Amino acid sequence: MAKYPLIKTTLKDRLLGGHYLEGLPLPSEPQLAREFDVSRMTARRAIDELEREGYVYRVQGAGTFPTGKRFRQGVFRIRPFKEWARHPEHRTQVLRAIEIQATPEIAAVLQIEPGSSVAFIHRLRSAGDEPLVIEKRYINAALVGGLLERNLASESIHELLIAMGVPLTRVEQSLEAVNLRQEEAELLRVPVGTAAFLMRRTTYSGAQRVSYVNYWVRGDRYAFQDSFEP
Amino acid sequence: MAKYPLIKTTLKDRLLGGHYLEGLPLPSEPQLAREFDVSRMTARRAIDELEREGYVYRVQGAGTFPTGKRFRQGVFRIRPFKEWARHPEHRTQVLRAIEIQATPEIAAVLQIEPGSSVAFIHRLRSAGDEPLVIEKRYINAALVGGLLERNLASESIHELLIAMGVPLTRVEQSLEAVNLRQEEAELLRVPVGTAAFLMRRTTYSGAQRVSYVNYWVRGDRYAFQDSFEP
DNA sequence: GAGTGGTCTAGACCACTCG
DNA sequence: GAGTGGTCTAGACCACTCG
Repeated sequence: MAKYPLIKTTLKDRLLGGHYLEGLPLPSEPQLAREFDVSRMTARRAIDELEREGYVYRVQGAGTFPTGKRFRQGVFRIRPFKEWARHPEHRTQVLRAIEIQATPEIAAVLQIEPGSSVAFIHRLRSAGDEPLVIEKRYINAALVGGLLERNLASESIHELLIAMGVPLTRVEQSLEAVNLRQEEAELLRVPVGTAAFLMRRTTYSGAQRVSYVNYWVRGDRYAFQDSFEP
Repeated sequence: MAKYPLIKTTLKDRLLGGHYLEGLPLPSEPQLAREFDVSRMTARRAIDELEREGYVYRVQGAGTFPTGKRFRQGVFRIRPFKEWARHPEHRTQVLRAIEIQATPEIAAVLQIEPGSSVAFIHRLRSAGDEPLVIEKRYINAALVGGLLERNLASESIHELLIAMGVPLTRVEQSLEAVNLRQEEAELLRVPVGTAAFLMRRTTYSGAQRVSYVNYWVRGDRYAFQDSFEP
């Protein structure tokens, strides 16, 4: 078992528990190395990940500091599919739903063997006549036998997974701004090159990666909104 | 000068140039270490960053492979200005900082009388040579006399406001995907029409609206990242 | 079994911060 | 000047892949 994950979760717990005060540095790298009885490089590795995840920031010569919650940016709330489906004028169309063999890339994202079975679901969501969101989803088929026989147009896949005994415990997502390529532009009926959001989401059930989804969302019809108290 | 950034950009150039074929591994870490005359750990560090940025993926025992463009995972976190400013290679350039009279639109957003004084700050943020973010900020001048005399390139405006007795108590923000118009595209040195994030933010001090900011963020260089436990 | 990436060590020198 | 993070080295052992 590797050592740095333990150091990382220990430090994360302390940070979330308020053990380290804002404005004051954490123990230095040599100190942490001594505390956890590892080399400094191993302690650094744990801190590297905490920095990447936004829990701390480092200043050369000064120290490593807890990130204040004030500017935890990039946390926009996104409307879950459930609410979307409730809107009567919204509908979801299944373009494709088949079992495929994992390409190396999909295998790497889902951490399965290349060639393993993956359920691929391609959907289009519209409001009234207007297509708004394209969805391409890859699900580890070993976890969800029979998923493709369900009614994928009317049901939330998230809830289907829960019903099939695969509760989601963690979601990682990223949001990019992209120019739509021809395939997507045609589906969304906008000119090629129109700006859109591309949201990528990986879901976990425990340590197991369950699904990987790409959403293309029309930038001219959708905005994310959020408010927070610093 | 550190060695790993050179290795990283060299490999990135090769990857983007199609030097390494999809499905075939890159040279192994020991080979790359020999080629660049560094230790294996230093070569790894360069590859670590390429992996994080989605250019390659690694399979233990098998090798490091180019990621097909389809599943490129973008991995830039939006950084708070404070941390941004500390990064030596990041800089902020003030394009304009003047007092103007509120247009009807700005007046409506800030809930002041049209024609009232507003501090307008236009900045450009870059990393190295690469411009990344355009910022246009409108601040209710009645709340912040003398703001424009401060060093706006090196200081966080958020902290300046706090220092001037205007603590921020609430932020409302929205995020859109837009095609860049000529003015913005020229500043960011990308083609007209390139997809970008447009973030709009209104800040409050109590019930008082303090500022309104538009950020144009290059979509090809930035992504929002988040993870949560449902 | 040869080669690959994953992790770790015990050092080293450097640039930087801070009182 | 003491302490901090940034980078780098030259090893080592391991789990894993693949022919």
